[in-house]
Amino acid sequence: MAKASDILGDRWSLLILREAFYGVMRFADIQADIGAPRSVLTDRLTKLVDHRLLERFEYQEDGSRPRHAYRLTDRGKELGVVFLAMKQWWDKSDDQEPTVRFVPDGSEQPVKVVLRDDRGQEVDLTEIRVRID
Amino acid sequence: MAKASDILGDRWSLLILREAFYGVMRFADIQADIGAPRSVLTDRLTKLVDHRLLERFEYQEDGSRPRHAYRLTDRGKELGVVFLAMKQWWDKSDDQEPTVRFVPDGSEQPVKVVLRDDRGQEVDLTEIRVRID
DNA sequence: AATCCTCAGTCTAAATTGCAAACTCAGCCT
DNA sequence: AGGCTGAGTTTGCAATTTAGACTGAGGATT
Repeated sequence: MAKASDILGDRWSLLILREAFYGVMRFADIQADIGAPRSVLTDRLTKLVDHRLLERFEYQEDGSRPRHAYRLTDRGKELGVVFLAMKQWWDKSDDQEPTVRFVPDGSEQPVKVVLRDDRGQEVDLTEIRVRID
Repeated sequence: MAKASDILGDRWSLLILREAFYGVMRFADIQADIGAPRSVLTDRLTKLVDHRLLERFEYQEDGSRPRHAYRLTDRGKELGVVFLAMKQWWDKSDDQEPTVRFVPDGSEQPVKVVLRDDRGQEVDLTEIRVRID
C-alpha cells in the first residue's frame, strides 16, 4: 500500500480523481473546479494516466475540432470505494449536512461503506486484527 | 471532502497514519519505517494532532525517562475504513499475495470493504447515483 | 562527576516542486 | 486575415522538502 500513497498522497491527484467521479473530465473544467495551476494539472493527469487510473481519449463535439479529455479506467473506478469511505469519514466529523449524497438506484437513502466478514456478517472496525504472514 | 484531502493529500501523512494503524507510534520508529526527514515528520505529526487524528501522550518504560509518542484518536481510528479500502484496492491490482491481512476476531478470512444500502443489502459501485441538494 | 547514549526534535543550506501569468499551437468561425 | 478556445508549455520566482549536522533532556556507563 506504500505505492498507493505514492499515487494518492498528493493534494491535487485526490481532487482530480474526485472530479472524475463526479464526471468532469475536460482539462479546462477540472482546472476551473479545483484551481490547480495548469502546469501541475498537466503533470498530475499524466501521472494518473501512467498509473492507469485515468485514460485520455479524443472526443469531438459537433462543429468543433477534436479534443481530448480524461475518463476513469476500470481500475480508477474501483477507487470509488476509497472516496466514499473518505467522504463518509469526513461527513461524520463535519457538522454540516452533506450536500452531496451517493444513493443506490431506486432509493433515497445514502449508501454506507462497511466491513464484512466472509459470511456476509457486518464487522466493526474495533473487532479486527492484523495478520502478518 | 475538499478539506479531507487537505489533511490526507500528502505523501507522508498517509504513511504516518498507516503506521499508526499498525500500532507504531514513537517518533524514531515511524521515522525508521517510512524514511521521512525528521523535520517533515515533526511538521506532519503536529498537523495530524491539530486535526485531531492523532494525540500526543507521555509514556514511560521501566527505567527510562518519560518520552512522548502518538496514538490515534477515535476520529483517527475511524479513518481505518479508508485505509482498508485503499489496501483492498491496491491488493486487487497488485499481483503479489498480500502479506498483511485484516481479519475479524475469531476468523482467518480477511474482511472486505463493501457498500450497503439502508436495508443492509449490498450494493455495487456501478449501481449508485450522485444526489446533490 | 564526567562522559556517553538515545530519543525527539530543530536548524541550515541546497535541491526540488509549486506557483501565477504569459506564451504557444491547432483548428474552427466570422 | 484575425480572433477565439481548449489544452497545454514556458518562465522566473516562491515555498516546500531534503539530508545531515546540531541540540537538549535525562538515564546509563565509567
